[in-house]
Amino acid sequence: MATKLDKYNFKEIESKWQQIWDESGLNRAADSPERDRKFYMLVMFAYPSGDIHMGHFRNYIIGDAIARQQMMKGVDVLHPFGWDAFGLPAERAAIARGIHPHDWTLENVAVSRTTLQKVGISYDWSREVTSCLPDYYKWTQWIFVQLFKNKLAYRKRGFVNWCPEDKTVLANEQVKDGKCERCGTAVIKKDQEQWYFKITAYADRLIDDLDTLPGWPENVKTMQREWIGRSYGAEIDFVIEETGEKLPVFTTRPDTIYGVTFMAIAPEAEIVDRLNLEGEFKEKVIDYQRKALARSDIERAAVTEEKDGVFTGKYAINPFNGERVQLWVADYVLAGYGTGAVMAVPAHDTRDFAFAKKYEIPIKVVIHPDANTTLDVSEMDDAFVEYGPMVNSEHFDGLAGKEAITSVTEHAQKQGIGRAKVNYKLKDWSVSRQRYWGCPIPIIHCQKCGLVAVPEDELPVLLPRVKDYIPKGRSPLADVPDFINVGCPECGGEARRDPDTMDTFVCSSWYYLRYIDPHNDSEPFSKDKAARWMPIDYYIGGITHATGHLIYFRFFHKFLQDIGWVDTPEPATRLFNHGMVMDSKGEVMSKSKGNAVSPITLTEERGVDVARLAMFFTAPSEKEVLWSDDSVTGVEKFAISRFYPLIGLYRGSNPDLKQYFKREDLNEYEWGLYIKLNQTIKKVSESFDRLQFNTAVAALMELTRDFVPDRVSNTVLNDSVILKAVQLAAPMIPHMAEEMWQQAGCKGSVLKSGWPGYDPEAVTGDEIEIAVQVNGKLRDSVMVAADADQETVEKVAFESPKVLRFTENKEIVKKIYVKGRILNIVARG
RNA sequence: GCGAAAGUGGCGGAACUGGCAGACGCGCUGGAUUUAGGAUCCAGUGCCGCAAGGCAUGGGGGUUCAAAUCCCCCCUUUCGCACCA
Repeated sequence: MATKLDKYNFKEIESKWQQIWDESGLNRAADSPERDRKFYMLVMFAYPSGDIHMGHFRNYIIGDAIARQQMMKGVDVLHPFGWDAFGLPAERAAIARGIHPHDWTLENVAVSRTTLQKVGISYDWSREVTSCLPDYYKWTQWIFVQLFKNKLAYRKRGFVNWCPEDKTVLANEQVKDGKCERCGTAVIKKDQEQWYFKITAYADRLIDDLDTLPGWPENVKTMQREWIGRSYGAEIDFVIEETGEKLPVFTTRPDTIYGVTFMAIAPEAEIVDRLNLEGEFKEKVIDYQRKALARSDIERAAVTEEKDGVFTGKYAINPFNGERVQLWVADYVLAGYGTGAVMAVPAHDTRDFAFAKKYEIPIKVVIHPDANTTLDVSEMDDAFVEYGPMVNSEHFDGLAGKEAITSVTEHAQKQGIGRAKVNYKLKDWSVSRQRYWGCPIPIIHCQKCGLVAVPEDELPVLLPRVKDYIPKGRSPLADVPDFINVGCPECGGEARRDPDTMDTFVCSSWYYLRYIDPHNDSEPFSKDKAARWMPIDYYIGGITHATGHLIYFRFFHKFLQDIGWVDTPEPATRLFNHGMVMDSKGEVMSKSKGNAVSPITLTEERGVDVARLAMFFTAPSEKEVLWSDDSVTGVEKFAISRFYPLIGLYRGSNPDLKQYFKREDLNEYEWGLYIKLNQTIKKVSESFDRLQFNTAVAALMELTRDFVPDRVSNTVLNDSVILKAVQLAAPMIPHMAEEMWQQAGCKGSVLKSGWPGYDPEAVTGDEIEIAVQVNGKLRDSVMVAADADQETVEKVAFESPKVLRFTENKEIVKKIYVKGRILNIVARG
């Protein structure tokens, strides 16, 4: 019963199916799935900006296609969505428009949600999570308290990254090239007391467990390893000559200890204040410190040959040989790494070499390239930084490389003047923000009791609605007496709430667990449900989060594992970074550039499924897309004029889709078509596995092209081809597929109809084409039976005149046959 | 500077694990249809060549019967880290 075909009315069809899905609860995830029959598909938490752009659209439809295919495979799918709703953008937009951040954010959430619903992504909206609402941030605060109780949230005074424009502290991960990641303003150093999370306590596990994540892209793992930056070495205790204070330094090259000719200390290092500096030296050092602090990070980070510093007039003693070395303050030494001081070995470190040359500090060679080559200081124009045998190093002479390092370190340990030490570039995560629009820190400062966590049964600490939320450089909440003044939970005395709010990366570090149990009001989530749904099977988002969010959320997960809330060491087994969407000239799309193509406009003009198909087809998911209208032309034609009309050719046989055909039941064309169908199923399935939807679309185009119903007399075959094609396309173009499925009279949703398997007996034809090469060059191709052996293939090949032309009068040296593919004849003479 | 990834027609891109390079689509050319344009359909389309054939996967070398794919050197692009002692 071929349906009479109207023009494909996408508007009607899309809203019809979206409504049906909504009513039937198609996308609603099971509460407690079986652990081996579940699939947790997650896209990264989204900031509710009100309009979604092409990049989001691409991200979400990739996740959607995966989720829907899994649903077709019959597993329980969790595919949630939510809003990373606290943070600076809302606050700035609100200030600019004079709307309260709370109202502005919730309006945007509503608009964004409606938009996403219109593009038909299969989110389970009953699990929607919004991080700025108390029922969510109550548990963000709860986690803060757990970290605090476990001594992993602590306060520390020190120099922090400060953005003068946003008037707040930034985490290391939010500083790019010395500038604020958000507004581009040069970041300065500010001395402040702050909350930190002790992520460094997890540094080893965060590095080592990367090896347990084969499903993560190598580049992300590399970036994380480098960001954490573990290096092995030794800490050696130098001694300040005058005060006798120990000055430990970290070095990865203890084998150069006898080559130390000076020490350099970072200008910010505390120890500078305890050196008892005098007279002219004191003035110069203070002046230098002031200058160094005033310099922006960009200037200081610039790697120049010009190292500068000032001599303190003081000396330190090398504990290995008792030598007295000059103590300098120099800003090439980083305060935040190691102990903020370095032992300088000019002969064997490029930076120390440049510094020593400039200030005419002695250079002492203690490593030779090898036993037969010696270094002459007067002829060196750069440091020798490789490993080699130690010289001028007393009883260590002759030792080299690893052995030398171990031996020096062990000696230091025995003498009590040093120890083996591991250092990390990773610093503790600074989480206090002096802004209004964020999750309040659930801590009370009491004069008597110190820092006291807000009791768990009093959470959440509600963010008060205030009129004045404009940042002034200190937290706006500090000026809200009703909020700030509170009784101490321990002694009942007068106390003050912490006025800061949390970095939004805290909110986004655990949201994936809330999705599992979003309405739980007695716990952050149910352990049992988490055990069933975790880990995330596929996590999709931009590469930009490689060293930020993706480290933070691994850290949180490991912490939650340690306190018994989850039972997997890692939150996500498979990570995928989709490519960016650019305009046709390769420039990033943005509103300010005016080159942004809105996915909304596109879907309104051409339909959601056509827009999706165009995005899938134009490039594989990991590559960037240069978007142009031409991307739509071909697929639109295919979808509307080729694929959808297939349903008009359906003959109503209601075939059993699990049934395979036999050779003898089909005519020659039909058997060929059947093979094509099975090849397509195989190809599309493989394309999905690799997230190469472009080739999946191509395969469907080929099948459609090769399908000539006039030549098909077997009605069941005809109908099977159509229905299976609909199934294969369904994850990519769900509305159209549902409509076709229904028009064919099939019961239920195509998205629950099963994912087609291919008939292994029918992926290769009876006859196959074998390429024939002579000396590696293609000369002809011949048709042989699919099961032909080498002898047969050779026989046929040597009948080809095209082949004979190149083999005649020549000696056949060798024949290589690759089954089913190629025959290469090696001829000589 | 260091590290990683990638370079294939006019364009987006195919090519499993070393086995017919250019699937699929855009664009272009010719034809049909149309008052014209658009749309649609058919054919062609890597380069050179009338053909036979030759040459082609950033460039150069190598391994192999066979290389886009593996190895070495160089170039370019993108991304990440940029004084981490």
